[in-house]
Amino acid sequence: MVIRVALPIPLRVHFDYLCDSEVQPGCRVLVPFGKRELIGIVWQLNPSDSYDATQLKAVTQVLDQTPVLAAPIRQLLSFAADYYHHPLGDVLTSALPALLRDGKNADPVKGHSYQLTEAGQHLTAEQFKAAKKRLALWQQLQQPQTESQLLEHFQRKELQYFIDQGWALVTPLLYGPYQTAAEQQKSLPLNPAQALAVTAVQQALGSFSCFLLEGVTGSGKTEVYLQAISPVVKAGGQVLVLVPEIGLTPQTLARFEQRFAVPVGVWHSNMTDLERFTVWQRCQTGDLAIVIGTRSALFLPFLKLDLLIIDEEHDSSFKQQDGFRYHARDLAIKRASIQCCPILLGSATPSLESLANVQQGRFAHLELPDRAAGQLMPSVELVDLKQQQMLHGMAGLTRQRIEQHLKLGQQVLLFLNRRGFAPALICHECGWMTECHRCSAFTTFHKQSRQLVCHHCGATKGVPHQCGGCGSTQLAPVGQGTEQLEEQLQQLFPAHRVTRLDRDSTRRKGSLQQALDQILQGEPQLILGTQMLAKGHHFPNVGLVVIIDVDSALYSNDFRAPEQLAQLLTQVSGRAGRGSQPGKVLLQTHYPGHALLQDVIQNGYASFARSALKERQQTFLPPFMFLALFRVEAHQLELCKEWLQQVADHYKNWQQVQLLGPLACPMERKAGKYRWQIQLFAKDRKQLHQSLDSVLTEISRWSLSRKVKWQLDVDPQDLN
DNA sequence: AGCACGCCGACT
DNA sequence: GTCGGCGTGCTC
Repeated sequence: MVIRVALPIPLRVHFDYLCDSEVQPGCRVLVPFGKRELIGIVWQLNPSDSYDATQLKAVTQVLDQTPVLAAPIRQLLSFAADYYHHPLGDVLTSALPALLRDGKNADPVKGHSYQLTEAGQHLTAEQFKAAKKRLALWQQLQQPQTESQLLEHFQRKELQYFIDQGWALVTPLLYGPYQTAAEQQKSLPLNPAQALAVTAVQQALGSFSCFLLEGVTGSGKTEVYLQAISPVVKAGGQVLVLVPEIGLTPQTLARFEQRFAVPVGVWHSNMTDLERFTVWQRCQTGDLAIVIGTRSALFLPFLKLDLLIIDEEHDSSFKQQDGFRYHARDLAIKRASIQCCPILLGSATPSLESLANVQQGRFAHLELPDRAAGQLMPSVELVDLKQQQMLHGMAGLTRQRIEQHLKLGQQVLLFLNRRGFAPALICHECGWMTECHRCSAFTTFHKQSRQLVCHHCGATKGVPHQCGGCGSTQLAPVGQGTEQLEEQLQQLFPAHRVTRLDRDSTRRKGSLQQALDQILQGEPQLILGTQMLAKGHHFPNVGLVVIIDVDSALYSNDFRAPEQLAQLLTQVSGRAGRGSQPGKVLLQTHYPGHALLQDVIQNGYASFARSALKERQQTFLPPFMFLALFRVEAHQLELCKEWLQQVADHYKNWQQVQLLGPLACPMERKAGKYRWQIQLFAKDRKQLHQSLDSVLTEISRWSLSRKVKWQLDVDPQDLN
C-alpha cells in the first residue's frame, strides 16, 4: 500500500511511502527521510497521484494503532494549512503535544488501579496481628484504589508486598468519558436579555451556528456561558472555552469548577510537556468535560465537542504572531462547522470583523444591555492638555481628581503604555538620543537597573556618561515611562501606596498575584500599569481610571489603532465602579474634539463600531477587503527590496489583486536586520488565495529566497 | 529544516 | 598540503 505522509519539515508538499501493515490516516509513522528518520502523520491512503512507485521507500515503523489526529482535526488542520498557506508539517506541530511529536506512546493510561484478589478478600483482620500498616492497607483495599491514592498513605514496598503475596493485583486504569453530574452550585437568576441569549444557544445545540454575545463588563456574560454549557455537560458532551493569553486567571477557572461537578482542564503556555500531554489525552478520551485554554487549545482532540466559547473574541492575542500565523477565533468557527456545533463569541467590544458578520447575517447577535447588578455606567471626562501647566505628565485637573478620589477612600488606576523610566536619554547640548544599534528605535532608560534597554530586540547596555555625538556629559531622560510615573506619583501623594504593574515589576514569579491580592484588600492607593492592567482583572474599589496618553493611539498609521483604542477605553471604563458607586474615567488628550473620542464617549462602542465599519468599507479595508502581507528580513537592504520586487513582478499577472509596496515595515530595522513588506488587497478572497498559491510556487524556486527570511501573513493583525 | 556535496581562502 | 566557510541541491 502507498501512503501519503505529512512530515515536520517546512515544505509545502507531502511525501509518499510504502507500508505493508495496517494503518489509518492520522496515525504516526517513523519513516526514512534522506539520511534521517522522521516521525510523520499518515495523511492519505493510496493517493491517486502518487510519486513514482519505484522510488518509494518503506515505512520503518507504524507508531499508532488508532489515529492521534482524528478526522475532524485533520480536516481543520488541512483547511488551516491551505488558508494560511503554511507548510502542513508546521501546522501539525501546533496540534500535537511535544511528547507525541517525539514518539511517546499515545495510549491513554491514567495510572494503575489496585484491588484485592480472591485470596486477598479471604483474609481476616486478625491475620495481620501487629502489622498495623498492612491492616490499614487491607482495609482501604476493600474498595479498588488508584496507585496515587494509596501512595498518599503507604509506601510502594507495602503495595509490592501485597502483590507478592498474591493478595492484590494491579490493572491499568484507563481514561474514559467523564461522569455527568448536575450542577454543584445553583445558577444565578437571569435578566431577560441573558435568558434570551442562553435559550438561543441551547436551542442551537447539535447544529452549526455562530452567536455574537455583546455585553459590557459586568453585564453577566460569564453567567450566560455557564448556563449555555449546563445542558452540554449534563448530556456528557464537551465544551471548549478559549480565552486571551492573560485572561486565564484562577478566578475564571474556579467559577467553572464550582458550578459543575465535572472535570475541568486548563491549557496554556506555562504548562510542562507532561501536563499538556495529560490534558490532551483526557480530552481525547472524553475524561474532561470543559477545557479552558488559550489559542492552541483550539487543536485539542475532543471526543464529543458540542459547544465552543470564545471569550473576549476581539482580543488580538488570538492571532499567533509568528510561525504558523493563524487566528484562533476564525479557525474556531471552522472547527464548529466541522463538528456541527454552535460557537459563542463573547465580548464587550466586538471586533469589526464579527460585527460585519452580524450585519451580513452570518452571526446571530445577542445583546446584554444592562449591568447585571444595576450599577451606573462610569462617566468619562476629557482633559484638554492644550496650554495646560503639566506636572509629571499630568494636568492640574487630573491631579485634583486623583486627590479627590483618594480622599473618598477609593483606589485610582492609571494607564501608561510605556514601561521603563524614560523612552530615551537626550543630549542637552546637541540633541543626540540613545539609539539601539540594531533596531530603528531608541533605547529605554531603566533607572532601577541602571540600564539602557531596547524593547524591540532586548539588547541591554550600561548607561553612558557621555553623549555619543558631542561628548557632552549633559544627558537627561526624555519622555515618561511607568517607572518614572511611579516615582512622581509617590512624591505627589506621599500618604498613599503606589503599586506599579508592568512586565518589569512582575518579573518574579507570583509577584503579580501578590500585588493583585494586595490591591483587592481595598486600601486607597494608586495603581499604575501598562496594557497588562487593561484586561481581565477586576478591582472593585477603583473609583477613577486615568489614561495618561490617549494621543499616541489616536494618530497611528495602523488602520486597526482606532478600533483598539475604542476597545481599550470601553474595557477600562468597565474596570471602574464595579462596586456600589459608579466609576469615573479621565482621558488626557490634546484633541478633545477628535471624532473617534467623541463618538465612543457619547454614544458608546456600538455606535463607534458602526461608523468605523462604514469607514472601512469606504476605504477598502478589511473586513470588506481581504488582506495578506509578505514580509522579508535580511541583513542587506538590497536583498529585501530585490526579493519583494520579484513578488511584485509576479503580481503583474493578477489584475484582481492590488499591491501596496514594496515598502519599509513601520520598524524598518529590528535586531540588526532590515524589514520590508508588500501588502496585497483583494475584493475576492478566492482570487487572493489563488494568487498566493501561484506566487508561493514561484518563491520556492528562487535561490534568493534562501538568502532572506520571508513570511506570509494572511489576515494580518498589525502591519509591523 | 537538516544534511551532503562542492568549491574557495587561511592555517597547523 | 588540509580544515572549514557557506552557496546549492535534495529529501518520497
